[in-house]
Amino acid sequence: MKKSDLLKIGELARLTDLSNDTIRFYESKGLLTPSERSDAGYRLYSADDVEKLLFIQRTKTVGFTLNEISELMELKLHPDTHTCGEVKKVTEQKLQQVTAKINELERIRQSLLQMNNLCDGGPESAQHCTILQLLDSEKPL
Amino acid sequence: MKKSDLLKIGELARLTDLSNDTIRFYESKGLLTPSERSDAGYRLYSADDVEKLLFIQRTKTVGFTLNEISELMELKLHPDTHTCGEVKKVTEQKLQQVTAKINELERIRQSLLQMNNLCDGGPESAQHCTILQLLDSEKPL
DNA sequence: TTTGACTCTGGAGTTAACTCCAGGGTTTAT
DNA sequence: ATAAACCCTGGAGTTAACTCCAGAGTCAAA
Repeated sequence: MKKSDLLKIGELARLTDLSNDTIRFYESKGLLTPSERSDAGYRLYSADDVEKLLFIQRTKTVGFTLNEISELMELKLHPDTHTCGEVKKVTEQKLQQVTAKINELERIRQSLLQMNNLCDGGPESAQHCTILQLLDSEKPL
Repeated sequence: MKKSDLLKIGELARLTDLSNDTIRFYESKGLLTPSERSDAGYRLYSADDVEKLLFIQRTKTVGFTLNEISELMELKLHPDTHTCGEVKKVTEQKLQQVTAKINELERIRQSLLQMNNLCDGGPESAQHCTILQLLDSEKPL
């Protein structure tokens, strides 16, 4: 690959809408090592590196942590020594986590909705506020 | 109140299923100051203090942060100088946050579900794994 | 040639809600 | 009287994913 095809960190940052710091941070976590360095030590990123960073970004939007992304990239990097099942195991686990979190938040949402419904939120003193009373009772909802 | 009615921190901890450290941590955040100290400097908690800690616990279960709980306790402590509306504003804001978070997670869940549906997760090589392909494509879902 | 925009490294700071520790004093039970 | 179980303070460590900084080197344009 010609050097002219390689991006410096700032160019990559603009391209991906990340900060230089974030890209370096990803490197420190082992997610993306630039394939070259200039004579002065500048990081130089190839088209392949760009692809990797885009993969990281996309995988983040579906809820994976950087650690999990590492794991997935490892599978992706050596597809022949890994199975489809391994990949699916990761996404299934994440699906479970996400579902659990949604359920918890939904429970909370219901509580908050009921509180809000029971309270008119008017300008009168909070002395007899239904919400505060609920929070003071044995089971808030 | 007789001293015999007061609880030491360990007793309060057992009662509420919190750790001593957590209770002291709450104190450091201004949430719960024991109403007395023994001659030796031991924290001593009154029935009122116990109520406050229970309030904190209950309010946590409906998704409020410690900072928000501080705010609510402030309103609760001076109900005459605050309105129902102020209280409701806090819960409405939290409701919005929770709803937004649920929507985000639901979006993620749908993506994960589709990925999982498209991939059989079998024992064959990850070479052509649909999930990895999706994550590599322009819009993961 | 000098200025401005870039890059480097190493390390500290951020947020939330704890958790753990060391090195000490106190209380209680035997 | 002594050991076990308790309590105190102050401060450091944890997790995740950055963000910011200082101090120094590099590169491009006018």
